[in-house]
Amino acid sequence: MKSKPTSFDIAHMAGVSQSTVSRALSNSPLVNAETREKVQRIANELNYKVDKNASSLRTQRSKTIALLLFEDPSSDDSQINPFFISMLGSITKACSTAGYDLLVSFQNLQDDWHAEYEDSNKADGIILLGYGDYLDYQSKLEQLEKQETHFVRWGAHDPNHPGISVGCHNYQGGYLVTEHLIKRGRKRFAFIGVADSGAPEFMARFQGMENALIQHNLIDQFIGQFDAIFTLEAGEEATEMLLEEGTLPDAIVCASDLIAIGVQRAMQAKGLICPNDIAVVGFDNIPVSEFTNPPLTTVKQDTQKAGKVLVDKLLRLIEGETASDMLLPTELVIRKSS
Amino acid sequence: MKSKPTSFDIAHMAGVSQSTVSRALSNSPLVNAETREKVQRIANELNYKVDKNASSLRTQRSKTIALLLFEDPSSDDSQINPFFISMLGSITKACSTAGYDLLVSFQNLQDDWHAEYEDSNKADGIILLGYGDYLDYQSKLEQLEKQETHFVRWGAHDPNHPGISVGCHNYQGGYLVTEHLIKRGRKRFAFIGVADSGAPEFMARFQGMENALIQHNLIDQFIGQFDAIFTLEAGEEATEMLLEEGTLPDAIVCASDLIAIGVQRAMQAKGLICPNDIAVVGFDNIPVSEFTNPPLTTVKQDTQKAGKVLVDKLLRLIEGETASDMLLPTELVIRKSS
DNA sequence: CTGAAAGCGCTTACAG
DNA sequence: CTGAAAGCGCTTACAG
Repeated sequence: MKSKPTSFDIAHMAGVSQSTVSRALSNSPLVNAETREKVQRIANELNYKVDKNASSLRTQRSKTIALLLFEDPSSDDSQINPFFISMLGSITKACSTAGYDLLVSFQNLQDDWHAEYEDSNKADGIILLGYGDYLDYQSKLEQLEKQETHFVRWGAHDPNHPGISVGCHNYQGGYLVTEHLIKRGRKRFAFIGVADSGAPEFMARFQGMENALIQHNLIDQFIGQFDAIFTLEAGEEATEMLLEEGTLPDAIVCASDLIAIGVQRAMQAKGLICPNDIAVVGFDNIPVSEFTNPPLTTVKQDTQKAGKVLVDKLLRLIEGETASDMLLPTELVIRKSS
Repeated sequence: MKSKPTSFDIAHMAGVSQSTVSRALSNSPLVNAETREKVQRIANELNYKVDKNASSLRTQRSKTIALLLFEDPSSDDSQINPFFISMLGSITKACSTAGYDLLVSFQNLQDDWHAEYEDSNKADGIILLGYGDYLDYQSKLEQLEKQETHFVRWGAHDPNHPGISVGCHNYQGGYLVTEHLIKRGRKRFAFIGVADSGAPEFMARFQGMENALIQHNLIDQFIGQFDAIFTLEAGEEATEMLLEEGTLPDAIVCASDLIAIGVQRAMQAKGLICPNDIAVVGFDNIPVSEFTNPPLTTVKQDTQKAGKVLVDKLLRLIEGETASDMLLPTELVIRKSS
């Protein structure tokens, strides 16, 4: 059969009206059980599927969510941040459970992506995952809000930021991992990662560490915070600067696993042993962290839960309900680097 | 403005008919340049976007491609095979360049996914990426073909397999990496990875190795092929069996990087040094392979090109043109594990 | 170059 | 419980 059957074809074969076919296939209670079964059987035989475009046009609901992964234009296309990959997996699953399709798009920050998806009725709402400087995309988030686009984003909780955010408890994670290092006798800390309002998640991790040091009277011995964006290379460079500073730390807390791997590499190049000379800890628990040399102690973000929560919140917004920010707990993963 | 503007709203404001608005926005040559500009300006001001559902319904083209990533049900949801992640990146990019949206779905082999996307007009065609036993999904591919669904898949080239496939030259890759090891003086080879018709890609890699050994008169010293599916754990277990076999190999060729990482782990547990005791090589060049201990010599598949070719072939099929299978060349990546 | 009109395939109020 | 009819927002042949 060349052309696809329509609901009229099914109706004809079942000897009922097209309206009844539509009702039967959507399991409407308004249709006789026997009629429904007959219609469904015939639809199955013909391999009939409801036309998504017609259905969406009529109901003004696409039952589709758009996932926008945006990133610094600097980064390589094929190298998606591994942390977001895990998120992608759990978001896909959550969408499918909710009966939604998922449209995926990678965007650069320059791109004119705002709201395109919902404005054209391709999607009922948008999930934003991104890294890069928060300040660069704040204005786009504000525009989304102004256009009343339904969206949620992964990121830091801040009442001043537009939209609903879901994120992990970065402050707690920074605190936990620092406390762990202190218990193991580390005293001279350094932090690698940008810690300003352009990177609110990194900043919260930094503050968690800082507070743990204060509580344990170690803040006087704090060696310093060294800027690094989210990449391995940035971690490597920052470490080179740190190691030229004079006093060596005995623990380096990194804002992410990728940074921490860069730190380990830079140390190796200088002949420093991890953890004997310096303990190194990361954040994210990306799959690679288990295989570095030595395996990385890190803070795990629960991506399974995160994806589910993001989708749930977004669906609430789509339904016209309210939703609020959410912080997910973090979990310490202790390996040999500490 | 609460409700979205339609082409009638634009027409009203521009003082033209709705047909003219539609033409102007699709850059039809049938419209006066001045009129077109005026319409486009107004559309921009109102942030008007053509309704995707209405447009797709009318043209019977969704300008959307569905990417189905299917995998063995055994594997963990959040752990997508890293190789396919790179593919996902380049496919997304290629779709966006062609003006297509990308619908992403992860499926288990049991799922009843066949053709659902094209039958409901959600997508104009399907790209299939998968791992697991080929024989398990052959029947589904056959059904896709029977339903005249447009699809391409990543995988082994085989004239008997349904549909168009794009894959890398697995045989060549296996040959190249083996030749490299032979040049470095290795003589006693083992292969880890299933090598049967359920895993045609692995089998081609195995045959490439086998042929290199034959050509260099080393086949007599071949220790054996040990089954392992595509996971790290499988590589670990297979190595344990291999190491109990008696004669130790001095080189292990693995069917994938994940397997090779498992091999390295199992060797480490037994106190064997890589590459001094045994050289280990992988296949895929996944991002992790650079960070293993020691970094892995492997065969790179050009995922950038692969994604582009998959999308191009699929678009040809959608346009009603013909397309044929394609094998992409592989490239040796030499690191410290050999 | 422009406009009036048909129709893509549904869902759902309305009437019975 | 069922059917006839309207209409979602476009694109495009048709007529001018």
